[in-house]
Amino acid sequence: MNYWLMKSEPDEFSIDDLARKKSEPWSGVRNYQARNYMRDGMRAGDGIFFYHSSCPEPGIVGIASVGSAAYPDPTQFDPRSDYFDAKSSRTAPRWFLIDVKFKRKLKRIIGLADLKARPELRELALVKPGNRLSVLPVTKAQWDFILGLE
DNA sequence: GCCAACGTTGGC
DNA sequence: GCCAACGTTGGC
Repeated sequence: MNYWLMKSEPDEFSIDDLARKKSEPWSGVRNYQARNYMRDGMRAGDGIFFYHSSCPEPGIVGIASVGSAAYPDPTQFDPRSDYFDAKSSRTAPRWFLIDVKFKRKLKRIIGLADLKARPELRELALVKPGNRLSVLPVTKAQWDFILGLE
């Protein structure tokens, strides 16, 4: 079992949105490294930290899980979608996604500043300078440590 | 294949 | 709104 962190802007899609919908196809990721994590790294049942970015209180707000194996992101084929990619095709899809399944909200937000302040999380990809990936790997040790902060 | 210009992310 | 740190694009 592997662990991940996925960012979302709460104005676009928040943990409460996920709680209401139960499961959400994570469409719109258009970064190759993030795609590779979803397509090649994720397996159904993997753990996900749900992170709110670009908001007054950035931080980890909930727990989700990977609900499916990776499959082609349908929005890449839709000319009316913001995520349409003319260079992709159904026979050779470029972008993949997984379903994100709601587990629970955290009792409190574990803020970015808090995460940054912990020596145990120095290697967490999220707190490395310049990391803008929306999908990041988390080690089991980091996962367990962060859960302990709740 | 290089690299400058441009666009995006995301914290502050 | 600013700015650092990227990734992408496109001319050559």
